[in-house]
Formats: sequence, C-alpha cells, structure tokens
Amino acid sequence: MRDVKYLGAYGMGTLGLTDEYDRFFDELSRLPDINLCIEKICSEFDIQFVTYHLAFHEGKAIDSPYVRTNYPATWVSQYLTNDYVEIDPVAQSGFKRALPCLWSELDWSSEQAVSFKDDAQKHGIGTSGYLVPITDRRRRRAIINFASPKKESVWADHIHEIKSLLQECAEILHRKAIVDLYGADDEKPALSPREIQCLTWVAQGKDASSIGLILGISEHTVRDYCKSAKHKLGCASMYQAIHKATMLRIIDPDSLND
Amino acid sequence: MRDVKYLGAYGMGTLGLTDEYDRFFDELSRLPDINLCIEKICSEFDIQFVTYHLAFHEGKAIDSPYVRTNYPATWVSQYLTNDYVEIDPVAQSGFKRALPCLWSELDWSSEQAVSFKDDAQKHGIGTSGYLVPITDRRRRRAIINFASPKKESVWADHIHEIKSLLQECAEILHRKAIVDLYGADDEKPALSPREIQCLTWVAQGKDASSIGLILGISEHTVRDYCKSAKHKLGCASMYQAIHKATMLRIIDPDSLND
DNA sequence: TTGCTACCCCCTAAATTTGGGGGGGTGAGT
DNA sequence: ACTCACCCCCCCAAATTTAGGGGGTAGCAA
Repeated sequence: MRDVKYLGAYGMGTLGLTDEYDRFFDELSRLPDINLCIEKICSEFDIQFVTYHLAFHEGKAIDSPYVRTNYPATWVSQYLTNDYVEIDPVAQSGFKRALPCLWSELDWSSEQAVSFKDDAQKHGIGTSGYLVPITDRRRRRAIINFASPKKESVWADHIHEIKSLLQECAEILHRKAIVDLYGADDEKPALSPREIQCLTWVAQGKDASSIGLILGISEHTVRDYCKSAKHKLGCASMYQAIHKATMLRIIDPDSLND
Repeated sequence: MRDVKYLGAYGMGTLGLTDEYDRFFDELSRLPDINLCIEKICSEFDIQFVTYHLAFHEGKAIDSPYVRTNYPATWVSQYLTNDYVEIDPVAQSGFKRALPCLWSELDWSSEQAVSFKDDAQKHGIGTSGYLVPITDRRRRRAIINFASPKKESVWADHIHEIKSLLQECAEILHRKAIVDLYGADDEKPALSPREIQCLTWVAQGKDASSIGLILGISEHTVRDYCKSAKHKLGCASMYQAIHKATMLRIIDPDSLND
C-alpha cells in the first residue's frame, strides 16, 4: 500500500482534500470494472470490505438488486437467502437517510438486529463500518458501505479523516454502476421537486384542489405541474404518467413524510 | 433414501400419482422452514439442488428477491453479483412461461448463456434441470428449479415419471413462501381478467374508447371495469388505482402480448 | 328453487381533466 | 445580458372521467 497522506482533513471542505487525490480518483474512474474499483479503494484507504448496493433496477420484471462487493461469498449468500436486507439497520436506514454515518450511529437495539450482527461477525464481517447513501437526480438510491475489523474508536478517527474521500469514491462507484446498467451516464427525465410532489399526491388519490391546499398553491398550478410532468415523461395521459412514474420509482409515498 | 415407487406415471393425471404421496406432501407442508422442505424434496426424489425464487415483494422500496436454495453459497453469491438473473435462460423464460419444462428445452444459444452455463458448471451445478413456473391468483410469479448432475437422457426419464409430484412440491413451496412473507395464505383484491386488461391499457395511455375498440367491447363497459377495479383496490381515484396496481404488479404490459 | 356472487354489458348528467393559450417571478450558468 | 429551468398564477373550450342508474349470464350453495 502506498503512503497515504490526509492533509487538511479537519473541516476543510471538499476541495482541499480531493485536490491531493485527483490522480487517484482519475485512475479509479478509468478502471473497467467496479470490482477492481473496490479492490483499489480497499488498499488505498485500509478498508476490508466495500459494498455497492443499488436499490432497484427501473421497471424490471424481476427484483434483483445491483450489488458489487468483496464480502465473502458465504455472507452474500446468507444475506440474500435470509432476507437480511429487511433486517439490516444499515440497509434499512441507508435507503432512507441522506447523510453518511458510522454504523455505530444506527439503531441496533432490536432483537433481530442483534442476531443479524452476530451472524455477520460469524462470517468475518467486522462491526465497524461507514455508510454512504446516494440519491441521484433521477432518484435512484444506492448505499455504499465501507467495513473494517478495526476497533470502533480507531475506525471513527480514520473515517473522520477520509470521509470526503470516501464520499467521492461512493459517487464514482455509483456513476460506474449507472454506466454499467444504462450505458450512458444519464439523460432521462428529471422531474422538479414540485412535479414529483404533485404526482405523488395524485397517486395517493387526491384531486388537484386538495393538493393545492396541501401544498399551499393554486389548484391551477398543481395542474400545471402535472401537465409538465406528463410531458417530461413523454406520456399520453396522466394515467400513463402515474404508471411510468411509479415504475421509475419517482413516486415514493415515503417522501410525503418529510 | 427410502424406496420410491412411481406408479401410474404415464399420463395418469394428477390424482393417481399424488394419492400415493399424500402422506409425503402432508409432512412436507408441515415442515416449519422452506429450507427443510428443500432438503426433504432432494432426498425423496434424488435431486441435487432445489431453488425457490419469487420474483418480487409487493411494493417494497428495496429490490430483494425471495430466494431459498441449497445451491452452494459461492454460486448464490456469484449469481447475485453478476446479475446472472438477466442472463440465465431459466430465470428469463421461467418468469414468462406458464408451463414447466426441462432446462434443455430452453434457448441456450446466446454467447452469454454459454458462458453462464460454464460458470455454473464450475460451481458444481449440473446441466440437467427442471423448471416449474408458478403464477398465483394474485399474479405473483415464482420459479422452482430442480437440478441434478445426472445425464440429460436419464434425467429426462426421471422427470417424466415424477413431474406431477414436482409440480405439487413447487406449489407447496410457493404456499409456504407466501405464508412466510404475508402471514396468512391470501385474501386480497383479485381483479378479474377484464379489469386487469382495462387497467393495463389505461396505464399504457389509452383512453376508454380506444380500449373498447382494442378489446371489442363498448367504451362504457371499459369504464365499468375500471370503476370496479378501482373499488376492489379501495382507491379514491383511478390515478391511485393505477399507482396501486402498478405497485402490486397487477399491471403488466407483458401480458398485452398474449 | 331461491339467493348470492362474479362476471359481463350499456346509458346519462355532472364534474373533472386536458391541451391550448396568457401572465408573472427567481437563481444559476455562460 | 442572456438563456434556461424552476416556480407560481390564470382562462377557456373540448374531451374525458365519475357516479349514478339500468340490464344480462353462469356457477355455487343452501
């Protein structure tokens, strides 16, 4: 492993940090395979396991998360065939929250979470980890996890120094995954927040005037947002727009609780 | 392994066969765990691997197929982290077709399929297998696979004798999975074929009169189906009904090609 | 036989959506 | 200074949906 320097680590913001690593990130971006990226990240930052997990494929008929990891196969298999994604606090909150955090900051109190943690340890997964959630402009959600056998206190310090670097790594992984899945980086319909809100309320069964009241805007405006959303999605009717937005998971009732 | 008798196997229909196995199926149904069922099925019918795979959880935020298998962990992991579900001819056609078939009857000609098959063999999966797809009344789709290292010709004969027994096993596995996931066996909204058709066309952006033409019924009737579907789904508006039906995967554009 | 339910089919008046137009305003990026 | 995307508001005629009201059949169970 080459010598690592963490300069300007304390609250310096992204620029000071990533400048030093421009070359590293550049090389990382050029790797042909996410698995290679994962290896490179591990050796660069003294991390044991890195996992990239995209919540869903858009509109696929078969549920299959996009997962890339260097976890041992036994653990991957165990995780899948026990539906641990429903239990794992890291996945559960990771796909909801917006900010990165240490695994230790999450809620591990439930009985299920405890036995999950035990099982993870049995499979050689350390209890120290760092979670970076990503929501891109097309509302795809992914979580990137960095895991280590280090003691929590040591790990927390380590993370504190490299958190913005890991954020950058996470974003690179996500970009690569998107390219892998969809070819180009992006292009498609990106609805505005208001459009999404209106569509979501419509999908909840509200009519334009109620939505106007809820959002504190005119019902005409609500209709305008629906109209533009429909156009952006390239749909012939609002029904189709609702269907498509649901398939693309643009409509997400959870977001109404914000 | 206890002595197995396959009587009345040739075109006898289900009754003659399953009667002999009433007790076996009864015991199978009572097992507390799908994995135990899988073991029992393997030893009863001289099968190496059994896999149960439900295509999706209804309306979950995170894609996670429900999989239960006795495949080796390395293969499960490999399958997941290489998105083999997108390649595997068994999964691809299994989630579309209605009738069981031998793996050998599927299309393995593509380059991807060939390398997939090679990789499977490297992980100890034989090339002989039998696929049983299931679509239940709530339109959930599952595939159940029975795999063996036997030679194809021997395997085909073996399957020919026990196919209706395996069908029954598949259905038991599915019922157990549904109980596992949703507690009770079933209850929810079951839309009529016409209702589903209308909803699906609406979600494609068609209006009532076009749908009437397509289905060869009056546009009024189309509206009636939409109305009753909306009521069955307990929705306030058709938009909500489209959203819910999409989440529940009742709307499935694939079905329009039938 | 009755009664029930699920499916299938049609109609009309009232309400709503659609698709077109017209105005504003802000902030970010070039 | 410009464009562009977002945000916000309004109007109107035509088309569509909604929510009632009618029918009918077939199957199943009491």
